[in-house]
Amino acid sequence: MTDGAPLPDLTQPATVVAPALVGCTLVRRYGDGTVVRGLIVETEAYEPGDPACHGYRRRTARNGVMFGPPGTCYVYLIYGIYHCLNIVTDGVDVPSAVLIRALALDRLPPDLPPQQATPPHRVAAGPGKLCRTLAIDLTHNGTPLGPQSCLDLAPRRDPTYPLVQTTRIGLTQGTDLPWRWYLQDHPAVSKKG
DNA sequence: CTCACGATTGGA
DNA sequence: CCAATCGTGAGC
Repeated sequence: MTDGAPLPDLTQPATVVAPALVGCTLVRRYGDGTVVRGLIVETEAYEPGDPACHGYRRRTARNGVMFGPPGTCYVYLIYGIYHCLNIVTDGVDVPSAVLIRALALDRLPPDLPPQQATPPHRVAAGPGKLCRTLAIDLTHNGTPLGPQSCLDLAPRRDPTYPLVQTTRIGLTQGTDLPWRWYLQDHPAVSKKG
């Protein structure tokens, strides 16, 4: 008796995978065996031909993972402070990834750093906050998702989700592309849209 | 080699 | 509105 619900096919373009990942669960396994699950409530897609995509110009040391196989994690440092987690999609040599922007956690992680200003249900509401909360950093760049990995995906349970599609947040280029998706009215979404 | 800047966040 | 903070990469 296996779980019938399949994961999204990660070999597709990011604009196809991004909406399909909303409602799936990101699994974070810690070294001590602790497991924290987060419902993916918000994503953005980045593809070739998209001026906001890190792989838009060429392959570099930083964005190399984006050009690798689908199902791996692309993590980068932004503003020298925060990390952002992406799931690489599409084929090898195709720079395509889905930014995980917000999670609804099933529990608070162990050794959670002081976040007194943030309500518990909002500790993973934003790409930088979710990486900080789940202790995801550059050491996870290139990590393959999977049952043996510290990062994994689990399929949707409830197939009926009110998805909203809007433009992406915080960009200076490609601001017109409607490549952001989120669960309507979900309290863990990073910002109103 | 240099230097302006960013897929963010929290505080003024 | 604005600063924090640093790796990256485009340009000289």
